[in-house]
Formats: sequence, C-alpha cells, structure tokens
Amino acid sequence: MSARESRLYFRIQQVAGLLRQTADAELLEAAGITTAQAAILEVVAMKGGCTQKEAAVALNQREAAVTQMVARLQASELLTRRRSPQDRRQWRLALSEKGEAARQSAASAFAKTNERLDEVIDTDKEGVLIEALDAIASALRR
Amino acid sequence: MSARESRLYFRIQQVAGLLRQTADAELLEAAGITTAQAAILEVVAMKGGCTQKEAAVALNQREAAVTQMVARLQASELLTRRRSPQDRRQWRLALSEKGEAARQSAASAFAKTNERLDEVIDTDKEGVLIEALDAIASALRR
DNA sequence: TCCATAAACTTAAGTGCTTAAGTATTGCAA
DNA sequence: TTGCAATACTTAAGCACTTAAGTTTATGGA
Repeated sequence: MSARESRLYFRIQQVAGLLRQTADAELLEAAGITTAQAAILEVVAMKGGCTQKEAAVALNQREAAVTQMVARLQASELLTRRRSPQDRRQWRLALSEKGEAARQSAASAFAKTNERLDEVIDTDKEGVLIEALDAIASALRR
Repeated sequence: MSARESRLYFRIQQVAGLLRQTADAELLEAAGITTAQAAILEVVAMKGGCTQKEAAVALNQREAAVTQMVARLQASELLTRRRSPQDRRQWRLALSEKGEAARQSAASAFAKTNERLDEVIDTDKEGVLIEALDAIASALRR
C-alpha cells in the first residue's frame, strides 16, 4: 500500500488535529490553558527560565510565534519577563506563581491524553509507530 | 514504552506540521495554492460541485471554516458559487477553469510528497502505522 | 574606534482553524 | 395557516502559526 492509496498525509493531519482538540479540551478544563501554552510553560520551567529564542528553538517555531504567545501568556499573567542584563536584546522569561500552578495542572491533565493513547496502541506496535514518525521527520527536515 | 515516555503527542504534532509545511511549499510552487485549498478544490471536483455543508462534512470541518476558505478561493478566482434553486439557503460551489487547473497541478505536485513518504516508510510497516493512526482517530472521536 | 553585519525581538499582514451568536430559509406540526 | 424548530450559512473575536520587513543591541574586523 502506497502513501497515496492509504491517504497517509490526510490520516496524519486528522489524527494530529483530533489529538490537539482532545488535549486542548482536557487542559482547558483542568488548567485553563491550551496545549500550545502548556508547551511553552513547560520549556520555561524545564530550563529554569530562558530567552524567547531558546523557547523558539525548543518548540521548533519562529521567534515571531513566540513573541505573540508570550504576549498572550503575559496578558493572562502566567509568564513574566525582564531584559537580560548580559544582552539587552534578550528577554528572560519566567513563570509567575499562577503560571507554575497552571503548568502543573496541565501536566497532570495531559497524563489523561497519554493514558488514552496507551489504551489504544499496543505496546509492541508503539515502537513501529515512533520509528515511522521519526523517519518521516528526519526525511522532511533536510 | 508509554505515550508519555515516547512523547507520542509531540511527535505526531511535529510530523503533521513538517508534512504540512513541506507539502504547502511544493503545492505553492507548482500550483500557487496551499494543501488546505487543494483539499477543498479536490472535494468540489470529486463531487462534481457541492454545497458548503457537504464540503465541511467531507473535510471534517465546521461550516464557518468553509465560509472563510470559500471567500479566499473566490477572491483568488478559483471557485464560483451560486444559490441553489432547490434550497435558497445553500450555495452550489463549482471550480472555475483556473480552479480546475490549480487542482490538477496541485494533485501532481502532491504526488511528490507521497513519493517522499513511500521512500521513507517500509511497505510492511506502513500497515501498522495506518492501523495505529486509525485506532487513535476512532478512540478520540467518541 | 568605527562600521558593517549578525542576532534578538517586534510588527503587520495573511492563512486556517475554533466557538458563539446572528440571519435567512425551509419544513413540519398543531 | 401560522408559527416554531431545524438547517445553511455568516460574522466577530480569538488562537496559533507563517513570512517579510522593521528596530535595537551586540560584535568582530579594518
């Protein structure tokens, strides 16, 4: 079966969209934030504070996307930023208390999405799935 | 390996995004339209004209999304619409000549993306991949 | 030291999706 | 026949991304 016959492109887009919607609904309920917002909070927390550039690299996104996301997170008072003393072009991002609370709620809510995935995918087949996804990713990145 | 450990969610989103970007670049070059636009042109062509509602169902999208997409396609003169005589709430969508040409160019450009997928994924593993994706999709749809 | 280039970030405009609330039109039931 | 509910579509606002072009700050070479 070829990619054309299996409509692999369509299927991947469908699943990605469904997954995002499902996870978004769960996180919004539990933590009041989206998966995209949770992702950046997670990066900032993991690195113990970072610049926007670092966040962009970690999330495979453009700096402009991070600028806008940070603006929304600041408006929601989940994130703070101050100019780096070392390099005044940079902003140092940090979680507010509210942001850290949201991050934690989001992380445990996200566990539900992972459980649903584990229920559905045989453990032995998960390896093949991951391999295939990684193969596609590395083929497309060059 | 669990979904949490494999960061399955993240991987699926990554691959979906990369695939979309790659295909978009190829279609934009060859046909001057995006994959999302090509998808709706394809639906309209396949059905030999349809309503916005029908397009929304075929693409698993909301009617509001189709309204906006149709507006853009009309602005690019790829799509025409006229009120249905049977039901004046409905619009009948049809491809312009330019739209049909774009659809054909897009279809053959899209074949390249499919070829790249086929190069990367072993035929015997593709079955497992499709199965896993379908399992996730049907689990999330309820 | 000065100056060009590079890096970090911003802004504007556009795509493509969402939800929520609105407007026509249709169809069915009392 | 009226009138209410459902259907088809629209509008507005928001999220999350993109590219392209801008600003400010840093840095390395002449």
